[in-house]
Amino acid sequence: MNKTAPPLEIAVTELSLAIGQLLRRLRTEANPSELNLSQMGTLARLEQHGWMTTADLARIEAMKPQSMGAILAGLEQEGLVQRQPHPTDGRQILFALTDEGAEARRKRSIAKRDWLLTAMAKFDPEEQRTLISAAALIKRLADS
Amino acid sequence: MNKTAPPLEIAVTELSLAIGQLLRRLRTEANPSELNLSQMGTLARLEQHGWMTTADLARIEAMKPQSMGAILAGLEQEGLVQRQPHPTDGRQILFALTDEGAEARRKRSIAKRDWLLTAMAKFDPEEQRTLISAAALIKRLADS
DNA sequence: TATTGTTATACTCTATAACTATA
DNA sequence: TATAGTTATAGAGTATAACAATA
Repeated sequence: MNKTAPPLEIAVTELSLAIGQLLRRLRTEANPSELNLSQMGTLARLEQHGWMTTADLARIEAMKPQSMGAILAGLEQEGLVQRQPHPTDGRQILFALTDEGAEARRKRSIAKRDWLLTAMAKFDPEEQRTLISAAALIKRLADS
Repeated sequence: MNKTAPPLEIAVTELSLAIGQLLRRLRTEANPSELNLSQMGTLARLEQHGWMTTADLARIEAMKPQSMGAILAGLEQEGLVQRQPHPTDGRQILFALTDEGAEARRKRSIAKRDWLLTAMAKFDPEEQRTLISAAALIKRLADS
């Protein structure tokens, strides 16, 4: 038996629980007209990559194509994304941000952003740096 | 104007999105008989604190008492928590882990834990340390 | 035959509202 | 009058299943 128990096994549970809690906080702090995290994520991907298909977006956001389809339909109805047929493959449909969509990314998640910003501002600089680094690592985790 | 734009404003959005994604991954990797994150969190609190009321659990887990009531009802039906009337206040009801509940904490979130463990094992030691520190910080964020 | 996207339906998690019992 | 918990209902977010069109 190893005397120092591997902290990773405990840490993964802690991390899961902490993430679940923070997500609930973010949801409750948001006001009703804000974009939700799935919508924000989808818009962010489109801003990074330009024109993308439903299937690609679904894969990259770790959800089913039908679910991504529903998200895109909602965003399209609000004028935040636009569609275009694929030039060579008649089955596929390409989506991209509209100007309104780019603006919405900045303006329609303010309560969530402010709450998190205020909460993080209370941390000392090193703790802030840890969280900033962790954000990138968590993204890599989700993508793996 | 400051030449180095404050990275915190961008980082909070990145953190939100990363957390949303990781949560979806954890959900899809789990098998159907596993405890969900709210159930795991509730059991973890009861293991830490011992006997607690619905209202206290709701507050500490950042959800409404009715929602926590539903979670506790489910856990009770599975024999993972037990209830007991409050000794002096007839309105309140105290909950605690059963032995089965303590066992379930360890055995009924294995797929989620293994997936995350495997994903984190691919990171280098410093990245792992960052994530472990971040877990505690994220918890503090959620509590604030 | 496999893949893209759509439509219809159902499930999970959490919230809101109305109520009862106790303080 | 305020608080703890329950019951009933509704909403958000995502999944599964069945389908049509295209490859």
